[in-house]
Amino acid sequence: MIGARVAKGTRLRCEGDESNALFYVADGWLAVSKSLEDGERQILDFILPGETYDPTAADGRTSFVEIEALSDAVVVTTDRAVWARLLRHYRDLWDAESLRDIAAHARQSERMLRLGKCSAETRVAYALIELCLRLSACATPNASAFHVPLGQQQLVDFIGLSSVHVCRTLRRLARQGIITTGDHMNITIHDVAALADLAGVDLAVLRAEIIPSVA
Amino acid sequence: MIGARVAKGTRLRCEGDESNALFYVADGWLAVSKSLEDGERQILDFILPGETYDPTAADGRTSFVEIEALSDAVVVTTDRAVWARLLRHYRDLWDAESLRDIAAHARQSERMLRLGKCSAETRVAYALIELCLRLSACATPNASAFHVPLGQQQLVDFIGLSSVHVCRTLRRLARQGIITTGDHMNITIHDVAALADLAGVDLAVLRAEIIPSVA
DNA sequence: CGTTCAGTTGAGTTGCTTCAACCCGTGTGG
DNA sequence: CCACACGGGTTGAAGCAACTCAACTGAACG
Repeated sequence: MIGARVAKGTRLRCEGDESNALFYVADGWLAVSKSLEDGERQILDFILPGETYDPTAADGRTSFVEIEALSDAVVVTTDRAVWARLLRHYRDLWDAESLRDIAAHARQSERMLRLGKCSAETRVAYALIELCLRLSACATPNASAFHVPLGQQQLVDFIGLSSVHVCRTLRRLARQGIITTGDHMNITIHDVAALADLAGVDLAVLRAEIIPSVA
Repeated sequence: MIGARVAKGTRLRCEGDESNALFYVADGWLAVSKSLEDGERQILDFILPGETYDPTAADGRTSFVEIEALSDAVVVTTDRAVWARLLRHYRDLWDAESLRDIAAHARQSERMLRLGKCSAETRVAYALIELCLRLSACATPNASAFHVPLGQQQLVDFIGLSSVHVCRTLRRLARQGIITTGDHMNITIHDVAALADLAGVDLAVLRAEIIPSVA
Protein backbone atom coordinates (compact mmCIF):
# COMPACT_ATOMS: atom_id res chain seq x y z
CA MET A 1 0.00 0.00 0.00
CA ILE A 2 1.71 3.10 -1.28
CA GLY A 3 0.48 6.64 -0.96
CA ALA A 4 1.65 9.18 -3.52
CA ARG A 5 1.16 12.77 -4.42
CA VAL A 6 0.34 13.20 -8.06
CA ALA A 7 0.35 16.51 -9.87
CA LYS A 8 -2.57 17.83 -11.86
CA GLY A 9 -2.55 16.37 -15.35
CA THR A 10 -0.63 13.22 -14.45
CA ARG A 11 -1.69 10.03 -16.14
CA LEU A 12 -1.70 7.09 -13.73
CA ARG A 13 -0.33 4.00 -15.27
CA CYS A 14 -2.43 0.92 -14.66
CA GLU A 15 -0.48 -1.66 -16.59
CA GLY A 16 2.69 -3.64 -16.37
CA ASP A 17 4.31 -3.52 -12.97
CA GLU A 18 1.46 -1.61 -11.50
CA SER A 19 -1.08 -4.13 -12.64
CA ASN A 20 -3.35 -5.64 -10.09
CA ALA A 21 -3.38 -2.24 -8.48
CA LEU A 22 -6.41 -0.53 -7.12
CA PHE A 23 -6.65 3.16 -6.36
CA TYR A 24 -7.89 4.94 -3.31
CA VAL A 25 -8.15 8.69 -3.68
CA ALA A 26 -7.34 10.50 -0.46
CA ASP A 27 -7.49 13.94 -1.96
CA GLY A 28 -8.21 15.58 -5.29
CA TRP A 29 -10.16 14.54 -8.34
CA LEU A 30 -9.38 11.82 -10.84
CA ALA A 31 -11.06 11.15 -14.16
CA VAL A 32 -11.52 7.67 -15.54
CA SER A 33 -11.67 7.64 -19.30
CA LYS A 34 -11.41 5.49 -22.37
CA SER A 35 -10.34 6.59 -25.79
CA LEU A 36 -10.57 5.58 -29.40
CA GLU A 37 -7.62 5.34 -31.73
CA ASP A 38 -8.63 8.60 -33.36
CA GLY A 39 -8.13 10.39 -30.07
CA GLU A 40 -11.78 10.75 -29.15
CA ARG A 41 -12.15 10.32 -25.44
CA GLN A 42 -15.05 9.55 -23.18
CA ILE A 43 -14.81 10.24 -19.49
CA LEU A 44 -16.56 7.39 -17.73
CA ASP A 45 -16.59 8.75 -14.23
CA PHE A 46 -14.89 11.00 -11.80
CA ILE A 47 -13.32 9.69 -8.64
CA LEU A 48 -13.71 11.93 -5.64
CA PRO A 49 -11.82 11.92 -2.37
CA GLY A 50 -12.69 8.88 -0.29
CA GLU A 51 -13.55 6.71 -3.26
CA THR A 52 -11.79 3.72 -4.74
CA TYR A 53 -11.44 2.54 -8.29
CA ASP A 54 -10.38 -0.77 -9.72
CA PRO A 55 -9.14 -0.37 -13.29
CA THR A 56 -8.59 -4.06 -13.89
CA ALA A 57 -10.10 -5.68 -16.96
CA ALA A 58 -11.81 -9.06 -17.00
CA ASP A 59 -8.62 -10.92 -17.75
CA GLY A 60 -7.36 -9.77 -14.36
CA ARG A 61 -4.17 -8.38 -15.82
CA THR A 62 -4.48 -5.40 -18.10
CA SER A 63 -6.41 -2.23 -17.50
CA PHE A 64 -9.13 -1.07 -19.80
CA VAL A 65 -9.12 2.59 -18.87
CA GLU A 66 -6.93 5.62 -18.49
CA ILE A 67 -6.87 7.51 -15.26
CA GLU A 68 -5.85 11.12 -14.99
CA ALA A 69 -5.50 13.56 -12.13
CA LEU A 70 -7.73 16.59 -12.68
CA SER A 71 -6.14 18.41 -9.80
CA ASP A 72 -3.20 17.81 -7.57
CA ALA A 73 -4.14 14.66 -5.74
CA VAL A 74 -3.09 12.10 -3.20
CA VAL A 75 -3.61 8.56 -4.35
CA VAL A 76 -3.06 5.34 -2.47
CA THR A 77 -2.26 2.27 -4.53
CA THR A 78 -3.21 -1.11 -3.15
CA ASP A 79 -2.85 -4.64 -4.35
CA ARG A 80 -6.18 -6.11 -5.30
CA ALA A 81 -5.61 -9.30 -3.39
CA VAL A 82 -4.77 -7.43 -0.23
CA TRP A 83 -7.77 -5.22 -0.65
CA ALA A 84 -10.00 -8.24 -1.17
CA ARG A 85 -8.77 -9.74 2.07
CA LEU A 86 -9.53 -6.54 3.92
CA LEU A 87 -13.00 -6.48 2.44
CA ARG A 88 -13.66 -10.03 3.56
CA HIS A 89 -12.46 -9.39 7.05
CA TYR A 90 -13.93 -6.03 7.88
CA ARG A 91 -17.65 -6.07 7.55
CA ASP A 92 -18.04 -2.29 7.76
CA LEU A 93 -15.52 -1.70 5.04
CA TRP A 94 -17.25 -4.21 2.86
CA ASP A 95 -20.62 -2.57 3.40
CA ALA A 96 -19.30 0.90 2.69
CA GLU A 97 -17.50 -0.24 -0.43
CA SER A 98 -20.47 -2.12 -1.69
CA LEU A 99 -22.58 0.99 -1.22
CA ARG A 100 -20.13 3.10 -3.16
CA ASP A 101 -20.03 0.50 -5.86
CA ILE A 102 -23.74 0.52 -6.20
CA ALA A 103 -23.82 4.28 -6.34
CA ALA A 104 -21.14 4.36 -9.02
CA HIS A 105 -23.04 1.80 -11.01
CA ALA A 106 -26.27 3.74 -10.70
CA ARG A 107 -24.55 6.92 -11.82
CA GLN A 108 -23.05 5.26 -14.83
CA SER A 109 -26.40 3.80 -15.80
CA GLU A 110 -28.11 7.12 -15.47
CA ARG A 111 -25.50 8.67 -17.71
CA MET A 112 -25.86 5.96 -20.31
CA LEU A 113 -29.54 6.67 -20.52
CA ARG A 114 -28.82 10.36 -21.17
CA LEU A 115 -26.02 9.55 -23.57
CA GLY A 116 -28.18 7.29 -25.65
CA LYS A 117 -31.45 9.09 -25.66
CA CYS A 118 -31.29 12.74 -24.72
CA SER A 119 -30.85 16.13 -26.31
CA ALA A 120 -27.78 18.25 -25.75
CA GLU A 121 -29.61 20.49 -23.33
CA THR A 122 -30.72 17.58 -21.18
CA ARG A 123 -27.28 16.04 -21.19
CA VAL A 124 -25.58 19.22 -20.12
CA ALA A 125 -28.17 19.91 -17.45
CA TYR A 126 -27.85 16.40 -16.14
CA ALA A 127 -24.08 16.57 -15.95
CA LEU A 128 -24.23 19.79 -13.98
CA ILE A 129 -26.75 18.35 -11.59
CA GLU A 130 -24.76 15.22 -11.03
CA LEU A 131 -21.61 17.18 -10.32
CA CYS A 132 -23.50 19.47 -8.00
CA LEU A 133 -25.03 16.59 -6.07
CA ARG A 134 -21.77 14.78 -5.65
CA LEU A 135 -19.93 17.87 -4.61
CA SER A 136 -22.50 19.00 -2.13
CA ALA A 137 -22.57 15.52 -0.68
CA CYS A 138 -18.85 15.42 0.01
CA ALA A 139 -17.89 19.01 0.66
CA THR A 140 -19.99 22.13 0.48
CA PRO A 141 -23.32 21.93 2.17
CA ASN A 142 -24.37 24.82 -0.03
CA ALA A 143 -26.04 23.13 -2.94
CA SER A 144 -26.24 25.90 -5.47
CA ALA A 145 -22.78 27.34 -6.09
CA PHE A 146 -19.74 25.25 -6.65
CA HIS A 147 -16.46 25.08 -8.45
CA VAL A 148 -15.81 22.33 -10.92
CA PRO A 149 -12.14 21.56 -11.33
CA LEU A 150 -12.59 20.84 -15.00
CA GLY A 151 -11.67 22.58 -18.19
CA GLN A 152 -14.37 22.76 -20.80
CA GLN A 153 -12.61 19.99 -22.65
CA GLN A 154 -13.08 17.59 -19.75
CA LEU A 155 -16.69 18.54 -19.35
CA VAL A 156 -17.09 17.94 -23.06
CA ASP A 157 -15.49 14.50 -22.85
CA PHE A 158 -17.77 13.71 -19.97
CA ILE A 159 -20.97 14.79 -21.70
CA GLY A 160 -20.12 13.37 -25.10
CA LEU A 161 -20.83 16.32 -27.34
CA SER A 162 -18.63 18.67 -29.33
CA SER A 163 -17.04 21.46 -27.36
CA VAL A 164 -18.74 23.99 -29.57
CA HIS A 165 -22.15 22.64 -28.79
CA VAL A 166 -21.53 22.28 -25.08
CA CYS A 167 -20.40 25.85 -25.01
CA ARG A 168 -23.49 27.04 -26.85
CA THR A 169 -25.71 25.08 -24.52
CA LEU A 170 -24.02 26.45 -21.41
CA ARG A 171 -24.40 29.96 -22.75
CA ARG A 172 -28.07 29.36 -23.44
CA LEU A 173 -28.59 28.16 -19.87
CA ALA A 174 -26.72 31.21 -18.67
CA ARG A 175 -28.87 33.53 -20.79
CA GLN A 176 -31.97 31.95 -19.27
CA GLY A 177 -30.60 32.82 -15.87
CA ILE A 178 -30.43 29.21 -14.73
CA ILE A 179 -26.70 29.18 -14.23
CA THR A 180 -23.76 31.55 -14.19
CA THR A 181 -20.33 30.57 -15.35
CA GLY A 182 -17.40 32.47 -13.96
CA ASP A 183 -13.76 32.19 -14.76
CA HIS A 184 -12.34 28.73 -15.14
CA MET A 185 -15.47 26.72 -14.76
CA ASN A 186 -16.80 28.26 -11.63
CA ILE A 187 -20.40 27.36 -11.96
CA THR A 188 -23.27 28.68 -9.95
CA ILE A 189 -26.65 27.11 -10.25
CA HIS A 190 -29.32 29.68 -9.59
CA ASP A 191 -32.38 27.66 -10.37
CA VAL A 192 -31.82 24.04 -9.41
CA ALA A 193 -35.45 23.18 -10.03
CA ALA A 194 -35.36 24.45 -13.61
CA LEU A 195 -32.13 22.59 -14.24
CA ALA A 196 -33.51 19.37 -12.79
CA ASP A 197 -36.53 19.86 -14.99
CA LEU A 198 -34.39 20.20 -18.10
CA ALA A 199 -32.39 17.17 -17.05
CA GLY A 200 -35.60 15.24 -16.62
CA VAL A 201 -34.88 14.13 -13.08
CA ASP A 202 -36.42 14.38 -9.67
CA LEU A 203 -33.70 15.75 -7.48
CA ALA A 204 -34.57 13.78 -4.36
CA VAL A 205 -34.93 10.52 -6.26
CA LEU A 206 -31.68 11.07 -8.09
CA ARG A 207 -29.82 11.79 -4.90
CA ALA A 208 -31.14 8.62 -3.33
CA GLU A 209 -30.06 6.57 -6.34
CA ILE A 210 -26.70 8.10 -6.96
CA ILE A 211 -25.20 9.23 -3.70
CA PRO A 212 -24.04 6.60 -1.26
CA SER A 213 -26.06 7.24 1.85
CA VAL A 214 -24.66 6.53 5.28
CA ALA A 215 -27.84 4.57 6.04
CA MET B 1 -33.88 -18.00 -2.14
CA ILE B 2 -36.71 -18.59 -4.52
CA GLY B 3 -36.43 -19.97 -8.01
CA ALA B 4 -39.12 -19.01 -10.50
CA ARG B 5 -40.00 -19.54 -14.13
CA VAL B 6 -40.78 -16.30 -15.83
CA ALA B 7 -42.36 -16.02 -19.24
CA LYS B 8 -40.91 -14.02 -22.08
CA GLY B 9 -41.86 -10.38 -21.78
CA THR B 10 -42.40 -10.43 -18.02
CA ARG B 11 -41.27 -7.40 -16.10
CA LEU B 12 -39.56 -8.35 -12.86
CA ARG B 13 -40.58 -6.10 -10.05
CA CYS B 14 -37.66 -4.88 -8.00
CA GLU B 15 -39.43 -2.67 -5.53
CA GLY B 16 -41.62 -2.90 -2.49
CA ASP B 17 -41.80 -6.41 -1.07
CA GLU B 18 -39.21 -7.65 -3.43
CA SER B 19 -36.74 -4.97 -2.49
CA ASN B 20 -33.35 -6.02 -1.30
CA ALA B 21 -33.60 -8.77 -3.83
CA LEU B 22 -30.84 -9.85 -6.12
CA PHE B 23 -31.31 -11.93 -9.23
CA TYR B 24 -29.51 -15.00 -10.42
CA VAL B 25 -30.41 -16.08 -13.93
CA ALA B 26 -30.36 -19.84 -14.28
CA ASP B 27 -31.72 -19.88 -17.79
CA GLY B 28 -32.80 -17.41 -20.45
CA TRP B 29 -31.99 -13.79 -21.16
CA LEU B 30 -32.91 -10.73 -19.17
CA ALA B 31 -32.53 -7.10 -20.16
CA VAL B 32 -31.73 -4.38 -17.68
CA SER B 33 -33.05 -1.02 -18.75
CA LYS B 34 -33.89 2.45 -17.64
CA SER B 35 -36.46 4.75 -19.15
CA LEU B 36 -37.40 8.37 -19.37
CA GLU B 37 -40.84 9.72 -18.68
CA ASP B 38 -41.44 10.11 -22.41
CA GLY B 39 -41.08 6.37 -22.86
CA GLU B 40 -37.59 6.41 -24.32
CA ARG B 41 -35.72 3.43 -23.04
CA GLN B 42 -32.07 2.51 -22.84
CA ILE B 43 -31.04 -1.06 -22.30
CA LEU B 44 -28.05 -1.00 -19.99
CA ASP B 45 -27.04 -4.60 -20.22
CA PHE B 46 -28.21 -8.10 -20.85
CA ILE B 47 -28.02 -10.76 -18.20
CA LEU B 48 -27.11 -14.18 -19.48
CA PRO B 49 -27.51 -17.54 -17.81
CA GLY B 50 -25.15 -17.92 -14.87
CA GLU B 51 -24.96 -14.23 -14.16
CA THR B 52 -26.31 -12.23 -11.27
CA TYR B 53 -27.67 -8.72 -11.10
CA ASP B 54 -28.27 -6.44 -8.18
CA PRO B 55 -30.85 -3.79 -9.07
CA THR B 56 -30.59 -1.93 -5.78
CA ALA B 57 -30.00 1.81 -5.80
CA ALA B 58 -27.64 3.63 -3.48
CA ASP B 59 -30.25 4.18 -0.83
CA GLY B 60 -30.36 0.43 -0.41
CA ARG B 61 -34.09 0.28 -0.83
CA THR B 62 -35.49 1.16 -4.22
CA SER B 63 -34.39 -0.08 -7.57
CA PHE B 64 -33.17 2.19 -10.29
CA VAL B 65 -33.79 -0.07 -13.23
CA GLU B 66 -36.39 -2.19 -14.94
CA ILE B 67 -35.69 -5.80 -15.67
CA GLU B 68 -37.45 -7.74 -18.36
CA ALA B 69 -37.29 -11.30 -19.54
CA LEU B 70 -36.35 -11.44 -23.22
CA SER B 71 -37.09 -15.12 -23.40
CA ASP B 72 -38.67 -17.62 -21.10
CA ALA B 73 -36.31 -17.72 -18.18
CA VAL B 74 -35.59 -19.21 -14.82
CA VAL B 75 -34.65 -16.65 -12.24
CA VAL B 76 -33.56 -17.17 -8.67
CA THR B 77 -34.25 -14.35 -6.25
CA THR B 78 -31.99 -13.96 -3.26
CA ASP B 79 -31.87 -11.60 -0.35
CA ARG B 80 -28.89 -9.29 -0.62
CA ALA B 81 -27.81 -9.85 2.96
CA VAL B 82 -27.82 -13.60 2.50
CA TRP B 83 -25.92 -13.28 -0.72
CA ALA B 84 -23.36 -11.04 0.94
CA ARG B 85 -22.81 -13.63 3.63
CA LEU B 86 -22.27 -16.31 1.03
CA LEU B 87 -19.78 -14.13 -0.77
CA ARG B 88 -17.83 -13.52 2.39
CA HIS B 89 -17.72 -17.18 3.28
CA TYR B 90 -16.97 -18.85 -0.02
CA ARG B 91 -13.83 -17.55 -1.52
CA ASP B 92 -14.40 -19.15 -4.93
CA LEU B 93 -17.83 -17.67 -5.23
CA TRP B 94 -16.46 -14.27 -4.30
CA ASP B 95 -13.71 -14.52 -6.90
CA ALA B 96 -16.08 -15.62 -9.63
CA GLU B 97 -18.55 -12.89 -8.82
CA SER B 98 -15.92 -10.25 -8.66
CA LEU B 99 -14.69 -11.34 -12.06
CA ARG B 100 -18.17 -11.12 -13.53
CA ASP B 101 -18.61 -7.73 -11.96
CA ILE B 102 -15.45 -6.46 -13.51
CA ALA B 103 -16.43 -7.82 -16.89
CA ALA B 104 -19.85 -6.21 -16.68
CA HIS B 105 -18.26 -2.95 -15.73
CA ALA B 106 -15.79 -3.12 -18.59
CA ARG B 107 -18.61 -3.87 -21.03
CA GLN B 108 -20.65 -0.97 -19.85
CA SER B 109 -17.67 1.35 -20.12
CA GLU B 110 -16.92 0.19 -23.61
CA ARG B 111 -20.50 0.84 -24.58
CA MET B 112 -20.48 4.29 -23.07
CA LEU B 113 -17.51 5.16 -25.19
CA ARG B 114 -19.36 4.09 -28.32
CA LEU B 115 -22.56 5.77 -27.21
CA GLY B 116 -20.87 9.07 -26.67
CA LYS B 117 -18.44 9.20 -29.50
CA CYS B 118 -19.20 6.91 -32.40
CA SER B 119 -21.11 6.83 -35.63
CA ALA B 120 -24.16 4.67 -36.15
CA GLU B 121 -22.21 2.14 -38.15
CA THR B 122 -19.62 1.72 -35.43
CA ARG B 123 -22.23 1.42 -32.74
CA VAL B 124 -24.18 -1.23 -34.57
CA ALA B 125 -21.04 -3.15 -35.42
CA TYR B 126 -19.88 -3.00 -31.85
CA ALA B 127 -23.18 -4.21 -30.47
CA LEU B 128 -23.14 -7.19 -32.81
CA ILE B 129 -19.58 -8.05 -31.86
CA GLU B 130 -20.29 -7.82 -28.18
CA LEU B 131 -23.33 -10.07 -28.47
CA CYS B 132 -21.36 -12.50 -30.56
CA LEU B 133 -18.49 -12.65 -28.07
CA ARG B 134 -20.72 -13.16 -25.09
CA LEU B 135 -22.77 -15.78 -26.81
CA SER B 136 -19.84 -17.72 -28.13
CA ALA B 137 -18.27 -17.61 -24.68
CA CYS B 138 -21.25 -19.13 -22.96
CA ALA B 139 -22.82 -21.40 -25.54
CA THR B 140 -21.87 -21.94 -29.14
CA PRO B 141 -18.20 -22.50 -29.77
CA ASN B 142 -18.88 -21.40 -33.34
CA ALA B 143 -18.13 -17.72 -33.27
CA SER B 144 -19.65 -16.60 -36.52
CA ALA B 145 -23.31 -17.56 -36.62
CA PHE B 146 -25.66 -17.00 -33.76
CA HIS B 147 -29.19 -16.26 -32.84
CA VAL B 148 -30.00 -13.16 -30.86
CA PRO B 149 -33.21 -13.48 -28.90
CA LEU B 150 -34.06 -9.85 -29.48
CA GLY B 151 -36.59 -8.00 -31.52
CA GLN B 152 -35.29 -5.07 -33.47
CA GLN B 153 -36.81 -2.78 -30.87
CA GLN B 154 -34.64 -4.25 -28.15
CA LEU B 155 -31.54 -4.02 -30.28
CA VAL B 156 -32.48 -0.41 -30.93
CA ASP B 157 -32.89 0.36 -27.24
CA PHE B 158 -29.53 -1.24 -26.64
CA ILE B 159 -27.69 0.69 -29.31
CA GLY B 160 -29.38 4.00 -28.67
CA LEU B 161 -30.43 4.97 -32.18
CA SER B 162 -33.78 5.18 -33.93
CA SER B 163 -35.15 1.90 -35.22
CA VAL B 164 -35.20 3.26 -38.72
CA HIS B 165 -31.54 4.06 -38.63
CA VAL B 166 -30.52 0.78 -37.04
CA CYS B 167 -32.44 -1.02 -39.71
CA ARG B 168 -30.76 0.93 -42.49
CA THR B 169 -27.37 0.29 -41.00
CA LEU B 170 -27.98 -3.42 -40.65
CA ARG B 171 -29.11 -3.57 -44.27
CA ARG B 172 -26.02 -1.73 -45.37
CA LEU B 173 -23.83 -4.23 -43.50
CA ALA B 174 -25.81 -7.01 -45.11
CA ARG B 175 -25.37 -5.51 -48.58
CA GLN B 176 -21.63 -5.37 -47.98
CA GLY B 177 -21.72 -9.06 -47.24
CA ILE B 178 -20.46 -8.68 -43.70
CA ILE B 179 -23.54 -10.11 -42.07
CA THR B 180 -26.75 -11.86 -42.98
CA THR B 181 -29.97 -11.39 -41.11
CA GLY B 182 -32.50 -14.15 -41.19
CA ASP B 183 -35.97 -14.26 -39.78
CA HIS B 184 -36.40 -12.85 -36.31
CA MET B 185 -32.96 -11.58 -35.70
CA ASN B 186 -31.00 -14.62 -36.65
CA ILE B 187 -27.71 -13.03 -37.37
CA THR B 188 -24.75 -14.54 -39.09
CA ILE B 189 -21.47 -12.75 -39.12
CA HIS B 190 -19.54 -13.66 -42.23
CA ASP B 191 -16.62 -11.34 -41.86
CA VAL B 192 -15.78 -10.88 -38.20
CA ALA B 193 -12.59 -9.01 -39.05
CA ALA B 194 -14.41 -6.43 -41.14
CA LEU B 195 -17.00 -5.99 -38.42
CA ALA B 196 -14.36 -5.59 -35.73
CA ASP B 197 -12.71 -3.07 -37.94
CA LEU B 198 -15.89 -1.04 -38.28
CA ALA B 199 -16.42 -1.29 -34.56
CA GLY B 200 -12.91 -0.06 -34.01
CA VAL B 201 -11.88 -2.90 -31.74
CA ASP B 202 -9.27 -5.58 -31.58
CA LEU B 203 -11.19 -8.79 -31.11
CA ALA B 204 -8.67 -10.49 -28.83
CA VAL B 205 -8.24 -7.45 -26.64
CA LEU B 206 -11.95 -6.92 -26.39
CA ARG B 207 -12.54 -10.50 -25.40
CA ALA B 208 -9.94 -10.25 -22.68
CA GLU B 209 -11.51 -7.10 -21.31
CA ILE B 210 -15.12 -8.05 -21.53
CA ILE B 211 -15.49 -11.75 -21.04
CA PRO B 212 -14.87 -13.17 -17.57
CA SER B 213 -12.08 -15.63 -18.05
CA VAL B 214 -11.82 -18.73 -15.93
CA ALA B 215 -8.24 -17.78 -15.15
C1' DC C 1 -59.32 -12.86 -46.69
C1' DG C 2 -58.63 -9.07 -43.66
C1' DT C 3 -56.01 -7.47 -39.76
C1' DT C 4 -52.05 -6.70 -37.26
C1' DC C 5 -47.49 -5.98 -36.24
C1' DA C 6 -42.38 -6.02 -37.03
C1' DG C 7 -39.33 -4.69 -40.28
C1' DT C 8 -38.02 -1.93 -44.48
C1' DT C 9 -37.62 1.96 -47.52
C1' DG C 10 -38.09 6.95 -49.22
C1' DA C 11 -38.31 11.97 -48.47
C1' DG C 12 -37.82 15.95 -45.84
C1' DT C 13 -36.22 18.05 -41.55
C1' DT C 14 -33.33 19.10 -37.56
C1' DG C 15 -29.71 19.00 -34.27
C1' DC C 16 -25.23 18.47 -33.80
C1' DT C 17 -20.70 18.81 -35.87
C1' DT C 18 -17.17 20.94 -38.47
C1' DC C 19 -14.70 24.69 -40.00
C1' DA C 20 -13.10 29.07 -39.39
C1' DA C 21 -12.78 33.37 -37.35
C1' DC C 22 -12.39 35.96 -33.19
C1' DC C 23 -11.83 37.32 -28.24
C1' DC C 24 -9.35 37.61 -24.21
C1' DG C 25 -6.33 36.53 -20.24
C1' DT C 26 -1.61 34.82 -19.60
C1' DG C 27 3.06 34.18 -20.30
C1' DT C 28 7.38 35.54 -22.63
C1' DG C 29 11.04 37.74 -24.73
C1' DG C 30 12.79 41.99 -26.82
C1' DC D 1 6.68 48.18 -20.77
C1' DC D 2 4.96 46.81 -25.03
C1' DA D 3 4.60 43.25 -28.77
C1' DC D 4 3.57 38.89 -29.67
C1' DA D 5 2.21 34.29 -29.54
C1' DC D 6 -0.60 30.87 -27.31
C1' DG D 7 -4.46 28.29 -25.56
C1' DG D 8 -9.15 28.07 -23.81
C1' DG D 9 -13.42 29.69 -24.62
C1' DT D 10 -17.08 31.91 -27.75
C1' DT D 11 -19.61 32.84 -31.95
C1' DG D 12 -21.27 32.47 -36.97
C1' DA D 13 -22.06 29.78 -41.06
C1' DA D 14 -22.35 25.60 -43.68
C1' DG D 15 -22.67 20.58 -43.97
C1' DC D 16 -24.11 16.15 -42.81
C1' DA D 17 -25.67 12.32 -39.92
C1' DA D 18 -29.42 10.78 -37.68
C1' DC D 19 -34.32 11.67 -36.80
C1' DT D 20 -39.23 11.98 -37.98
C1' DC D 21 -43.01 11.08 -40.74
C1' DA D 22 -45.29 8.29 -43.75
C1' DA D 23 -46.01 4.70 -46.91
C1' DC D 24 -45.24 -0.10 -48.03
C1' DT D 25 -44.03 -5.18 -47.46
C1' DG D 26 -44.53 -9.59 -45.81
C1' DA D 27 -45.23 -12.99 -42.35
C1' DA D 28 -48.47 -14.66 -38.68
C1' DC D 29 -53.00 -15.33 -37.23
C1' DG D 30 -57.72 -15.48 -36.79
